Amino acid sequence: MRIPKGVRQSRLVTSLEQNPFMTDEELAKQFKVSVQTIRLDRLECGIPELRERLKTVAARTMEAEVKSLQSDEVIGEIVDIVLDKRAISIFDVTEDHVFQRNGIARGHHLFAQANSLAVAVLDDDLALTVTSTVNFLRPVKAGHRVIARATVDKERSNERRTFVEVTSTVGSDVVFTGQFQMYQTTEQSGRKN
Amino acid sequence: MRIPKGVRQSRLVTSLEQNPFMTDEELAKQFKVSVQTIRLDRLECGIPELRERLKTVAARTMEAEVKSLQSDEVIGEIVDIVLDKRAISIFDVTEDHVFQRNGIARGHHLFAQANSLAVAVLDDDLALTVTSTVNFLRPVKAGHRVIARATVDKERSNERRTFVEVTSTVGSDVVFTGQFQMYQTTEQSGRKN
DNA sequence: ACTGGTATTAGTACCAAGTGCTAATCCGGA
DNA sequence: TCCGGATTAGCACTTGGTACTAATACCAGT
Repeated sequence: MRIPKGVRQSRLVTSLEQNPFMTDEELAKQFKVSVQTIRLDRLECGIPELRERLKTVAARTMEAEVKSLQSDEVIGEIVDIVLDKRAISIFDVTEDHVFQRNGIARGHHLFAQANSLAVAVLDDDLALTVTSTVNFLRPVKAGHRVIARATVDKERSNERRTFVEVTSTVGSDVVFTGQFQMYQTTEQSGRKN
Repeated sequence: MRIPKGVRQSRLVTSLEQNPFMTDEELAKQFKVSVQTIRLDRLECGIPELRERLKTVAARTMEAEVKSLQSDEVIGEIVDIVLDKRAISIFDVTEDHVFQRNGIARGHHLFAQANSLAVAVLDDDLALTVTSTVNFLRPVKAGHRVIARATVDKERSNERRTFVEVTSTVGSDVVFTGQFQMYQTTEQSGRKN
């Protein structure tokens, strides 16, 4: 019993987390025990066999690929939209969006949600952001659901420039506001809604 | 010979691209042929067996996860940095970053690069963006290499607020400028939370 | 020194999802 | 009718396991 069982098992776990591709035989060599011991260890730790591990890892990929494709075009899920007037999107903040050090969401994610919404609310094939001023009012953390509301400011808009105001809230707290000046290319005169 | 061999094989390929998790037996049922026929088809098309497919898909995940971890904390690669003074990062725009419709980079990616750089240039565990004004001057397209230069504006900065200017260029063209007002917490004991 | 209990190792039968090979059968066209 | 590609069947073998049983090793307590 070179190294105690418990130590070996916890090393086994971390080893497989890092590299799930190892067979029992390879693991046996690494830990200098028999294959059977590795099997028992996996059994006790509830670690599935190689093929099952690969299956779940692969499944995670497929999901992730679908997700990244979806979430790429628009950050946040648009739940309500009246073209050229207003729109609402929801963005659930996860661990992936925050600084590890302090758990606060990185600003560019909130910007991305607001910017995406500003683009989406304009009924235009080619709406681009020209200028934007944004305020991060309160820190947002993982688990928070950010609701962004965009409204088109008709007063200030003209043929080529459209102003969109975005206010994002978590619960009843306003966490972010932004003004977006957008550039549009299609003719807006005939189009009305 | 219900459907010709060629058609079946090309369907097999697309079928497995969509869902690589199918066994030969399941595929045989789907195409209403024998398992052996599926095997021959795979052989002719150079499609590996289920386990190999899962292995490569899983491997892709692991890579992607490493990549997303890296690129998550900072958007763009920081190539030069003098803390509290200036910093430079490089961000290569790919197809993933542009609107399919017009091939122009979504604004929030340029914002993210600039914002990440503004955070990085401050030698602080807890630098947060408070307010920002940004200008998108020229469209950026896939293949472009965006170089962002951040400089800390000492004049306007005080204990609690630091001003960072970011200018991003593609070649000799300035494509983006941004002013970031940052909140810092270092050297003050009364850290609010 | 003997005993008990845990840990480890060994060995067997079996499974899934294949490869590789040979052989038989089907089926359509000249 | 015969030929040839397409299809199907069958068998041995491989990997990386599960499930189970049995043997052995080792350490502690009395």
